[in-house]
Amino acid sequence: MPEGHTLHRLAIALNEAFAGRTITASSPQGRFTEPAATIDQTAMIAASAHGKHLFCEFDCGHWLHVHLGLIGSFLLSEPEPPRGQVRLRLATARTVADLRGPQLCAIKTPAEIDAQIAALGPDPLRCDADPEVAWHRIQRAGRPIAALLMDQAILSGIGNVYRAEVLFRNRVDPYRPGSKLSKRSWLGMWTDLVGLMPIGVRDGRIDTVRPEHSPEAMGRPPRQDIRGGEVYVYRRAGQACLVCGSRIRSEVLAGRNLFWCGKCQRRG
DNA sequence: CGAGCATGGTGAC
DNA sequence: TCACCCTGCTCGA
Repeated sequence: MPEGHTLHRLAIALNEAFAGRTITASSPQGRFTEPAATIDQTAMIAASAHGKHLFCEFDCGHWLHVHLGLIGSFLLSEPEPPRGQVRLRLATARTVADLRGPQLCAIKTPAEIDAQIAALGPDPLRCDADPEVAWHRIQRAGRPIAALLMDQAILSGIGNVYRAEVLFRNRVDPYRPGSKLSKRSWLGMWTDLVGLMPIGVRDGRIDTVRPEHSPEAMGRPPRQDIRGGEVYVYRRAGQACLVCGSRIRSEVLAGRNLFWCGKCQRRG
């Protein structure tokens, strides 16, 4: 679930439910009793996201820092008894937010939050993001662009789905070294992410297929799986490329399964 | 029902 | 580069 769009969407939901309100914080499962006690019965000022990191500022001067990792979730619902392993619960009389399986859940100082943000590359979902900062580092890197896109210190919020899809949509060869990537290709991918990721925030899923390749236009059945969006290459190894018909390829790159079309993606 | 895998990241070699 | 953490799903017996 969690690439950058998930965290930005979550920040919006947490603000709607809790910003300006005094919340009850608890750790039903017990793992985060101390962080919960620190913010219990204080007002949440605001939640925000930077890349895949979520930050919640509380009136007591403390910040809650959450990273969902691969399998974490932070789900809002109407009040109900906690089910399963709820590591942290934020609650008002109207709403509860249950955190499960996070990679990180900790109380931080403002200085620590600043340091975390400073360690992250520009986030295409933030209006203050500067693609030149990422370009400077990409140019000097010998690693493949598909590895650099996943490096949160170079740009933040991109995960394995957006990586594969933005490379495909811009016809970029995933193995092109950063130092040999054209600035035109980089700016094309950045601009594309700036357009695509807000759609992910809005819809809560990653859709990247252009109208001319949509199921309706191609005479394919639309995807039934609600969790996944319509994509060109992600997890489509062995299937036909929606554009040229050749077999989608798959290899592990930077520790994750990369999916791409060897015929469509030749740009540098 | 168990194994394997997943939109992520860390820490040990 | 690998083991590992954490949860929930799918797939094959």
